[in-house]
Amino acid sequence: MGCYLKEVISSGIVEPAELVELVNKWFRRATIVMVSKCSISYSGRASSIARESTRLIILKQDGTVLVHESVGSNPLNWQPRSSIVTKKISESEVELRAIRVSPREELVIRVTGRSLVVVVELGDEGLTIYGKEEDIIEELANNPSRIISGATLIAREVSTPYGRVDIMLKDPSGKLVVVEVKRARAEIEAAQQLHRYVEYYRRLGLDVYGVLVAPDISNSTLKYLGDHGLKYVKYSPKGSGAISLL
Amino acid sequence: MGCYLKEVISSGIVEPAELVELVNKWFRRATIVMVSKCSISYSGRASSIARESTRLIILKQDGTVLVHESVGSNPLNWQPRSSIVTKKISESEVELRAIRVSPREELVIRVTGRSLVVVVELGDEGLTIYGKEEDIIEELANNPSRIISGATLIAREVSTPYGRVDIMLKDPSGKLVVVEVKRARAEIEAAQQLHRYVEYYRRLGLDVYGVLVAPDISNSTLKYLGDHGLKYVKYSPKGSGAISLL
DNA sequence: GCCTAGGTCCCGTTA
DNA sequence: TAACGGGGCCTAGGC
Repeated sequence: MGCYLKEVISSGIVEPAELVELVNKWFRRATIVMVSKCSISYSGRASSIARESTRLIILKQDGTVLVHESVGSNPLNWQPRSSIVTKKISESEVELRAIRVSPREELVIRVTGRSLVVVVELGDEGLTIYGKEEDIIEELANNPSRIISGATLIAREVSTPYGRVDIMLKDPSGKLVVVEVKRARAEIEAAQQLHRYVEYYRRLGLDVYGVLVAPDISNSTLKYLGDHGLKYVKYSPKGSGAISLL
Repeated sequence: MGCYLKEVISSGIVEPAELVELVNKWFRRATIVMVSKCSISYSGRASSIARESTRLIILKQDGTVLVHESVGSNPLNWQPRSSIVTKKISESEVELRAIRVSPREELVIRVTGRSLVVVVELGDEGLTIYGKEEDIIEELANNPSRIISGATLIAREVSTPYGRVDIMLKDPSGKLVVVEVKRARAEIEAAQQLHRYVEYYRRLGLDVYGVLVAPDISNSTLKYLGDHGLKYVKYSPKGSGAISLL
């Protein structure tokens, strides 16, 4: 058969002994994708047990472990970049143990019977993404008048003990303005974030006010702003970064 | 070879035409796992482009689409459940287009050349998890004195326009107490959450105070509580739900 | 290490 | 549907 793919190092259905061999040989050197019947225990920030079932297990080159079922975006269990130990328990059972040091967490996957194992060299290209909050802040920092007519930029990304202020402006009257920017509809949390920055500067004795900038806002958030003397400015980012799909 | 696995419906390296056939036949009926050279465009809440590279693509039964590279817990691109997948094929290229209706988002995966495709019936067992915030609220609701000596439970999960209060108590003097519970170290957001519930009830004319319950707290959060007349009660959940791993 | 914010967060729940 | 809280959230960045 001419049917090969150069990135696929190995692929097939294997017995437990060979699974251990493959994992020992390729873990952290390539991505290992397995379909196995397994039961799972996790113990750490929380703890969980999953009964025996057929699952998709992914061991990535950076030590990431993902266990997926047939539904859901999120894995059933996982371990971020961490180390893994394999142990063959018996003729028909293999234990994969992934340990995270801090916080201390253990994920134990007990594989029974045969597994379909694919060892493959995946890429690590990453992607170019547009439309992040950062992009909007960039636009606004270059055009402070979009927020307040005649305002000038004082600073960006200003640290306070309670978090980082997105943009700091001076309005035409010389008053300081704390600006919090959201890329999507602003909800209550954004208003409180802004509120606590404004409060912080007022306690320092500065005469400041706060503006929340977002393309949209929830009703209760708008009310919250009003109740606390904060302002809302509607702003939808220019489509500069938009990508059209063929 | 006696090497089979009954959950694996199909497995092998296929040309573009057969890839389309397999997706047509099995999408939403089984989980389709592919290793393919592909380029990707995404457009929706944000937008992104990924250059051609070898990636792991998962099409789940519920319509979830995941694209993984060799590193990271999170997928490079994805589409949540109930997305619709359409295919288009040319000489040597297959286009998989996953569409989410609301918000409108499109993920376009252009596969070139051969793919390793595994079609498999994965489980949907889910798991039993312990140590969620809910468990701690349960404990505390049954023992309000753990929070305030002599207090009695008034209600749980009380809705306000600004979110849901975890626990409402009455202290021995008859005063209402708003309680916010965290399963892990409390950070600034938790304090503000509590603050806005307390504020809401005060504006209604009620005489209430607020208590944040958590196993630990950050310094600035503790300061925030003090500055706003809120209290902190340290509480580590009993290990009732703990699971010991063999 | 602590701590905060951002995310195409996802996901469940309730009004 | 909108809107909010929870999550083993993950990840990046500042200190």
